[in-house]
Amino acid sequence: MLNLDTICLGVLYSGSKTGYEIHKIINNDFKHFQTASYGALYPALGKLEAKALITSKNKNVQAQQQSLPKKKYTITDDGRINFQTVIKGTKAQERLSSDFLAAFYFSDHLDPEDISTLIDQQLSTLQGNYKDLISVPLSTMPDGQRFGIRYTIAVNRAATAFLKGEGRAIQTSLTRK
Amino acid sequence: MLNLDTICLGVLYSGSKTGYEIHKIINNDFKHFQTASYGALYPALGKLEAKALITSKNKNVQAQQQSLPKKKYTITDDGRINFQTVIKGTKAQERLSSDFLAAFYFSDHLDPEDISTLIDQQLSTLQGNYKDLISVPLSTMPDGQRFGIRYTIAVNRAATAFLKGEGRAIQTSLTRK
DNA sequence: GCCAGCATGTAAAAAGTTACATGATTCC
DNA sequence: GGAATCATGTAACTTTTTACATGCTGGC
Repeated sequence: MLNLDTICLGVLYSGSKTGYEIHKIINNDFKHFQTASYGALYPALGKLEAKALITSKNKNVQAQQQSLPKKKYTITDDGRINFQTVIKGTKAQERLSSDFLAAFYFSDHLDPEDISTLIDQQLSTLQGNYKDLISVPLSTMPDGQRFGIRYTIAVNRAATAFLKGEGRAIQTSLTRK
Repeated sequence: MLNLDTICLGVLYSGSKTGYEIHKIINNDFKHFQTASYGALYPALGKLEAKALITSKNKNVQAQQQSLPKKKYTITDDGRINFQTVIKGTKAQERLSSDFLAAFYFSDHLDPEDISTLIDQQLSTLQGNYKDLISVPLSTMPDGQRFGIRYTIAVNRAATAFLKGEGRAIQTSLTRK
């Protein structure tokens, strides 16, 4: 997997940001394939700064010293080079990371009602994701980002369609037993 | 995420197995949504045994003492209860864990040829996965497992179709620039 | 006799989560 | 003045990967 360091470099590529802003971007815009907690983010930013791939500027070094500085992080030329190199070396991999599939795999050890619940939950999860995805303002974003959203929508639709057909059929056959 | 402990319990639910066999099952049958290294697996089994959710029996306590025992792990009644409880409490979640989407998200900072490579790679990854999926002997497996495979195939097909259409279109528009 | 596959494990390091701890700013 | 949001960070813990280390067994 593309690690958090590289994700941060990618986010900073288009302009300087605070850690808080980076966190927001990852957990909103990227939530369909990636999230990050502060406990992972700040150490990652620290590491990147130590490697001089980013620099930080304290935004308020005014008279009064505050306990915590408000830093704005900026990608360096080395950081841009590193990002390019890592992306070029990244294999396009993908996996459905799915509790639903895992649980369903063991469905022959589960009660029919649990299986039915699982399918209902998954459908509602997919529908929730779908709502998120279609509410994104596609027209105002770069091509790559728009493409990613539409790709994810296509996958979501296929999963939903399959579940509505086959999943419902399984539920029906279970309740008949 | 459903953790490795629970996956192990699920695998052992249908019969006793060695760590090696569990590893093989996870990394072959489950590879579309889960993998596990030995370095994660054996400690997990040790933990489960300490909690008495599984027991182990040394298969060769013959005369000669070997450096490493060959253990067969068996799920206990407590283990079955624990498995049921955890599954019932599991939310059906799912996410596309994707280096492809991550890299593509930053495509406005990449060279056209890199983007093109990314799409080609992703298509070949999807096609590789597809081959794996259709080579599974569907007719001999439990309903739940067959359902999971077909669900994954449906998603894979949608992704491939989208990429073949939209992805190719992007490649063409890039090379025209 | 050798090689592929069976078999088990540990150690170091990486990566991340959760919970905690603190304080500033902005808008109502 | 209070609430929401902005903002940064640490500490303990959990999980996992990678690399190492060892040895048996069955088939050719």
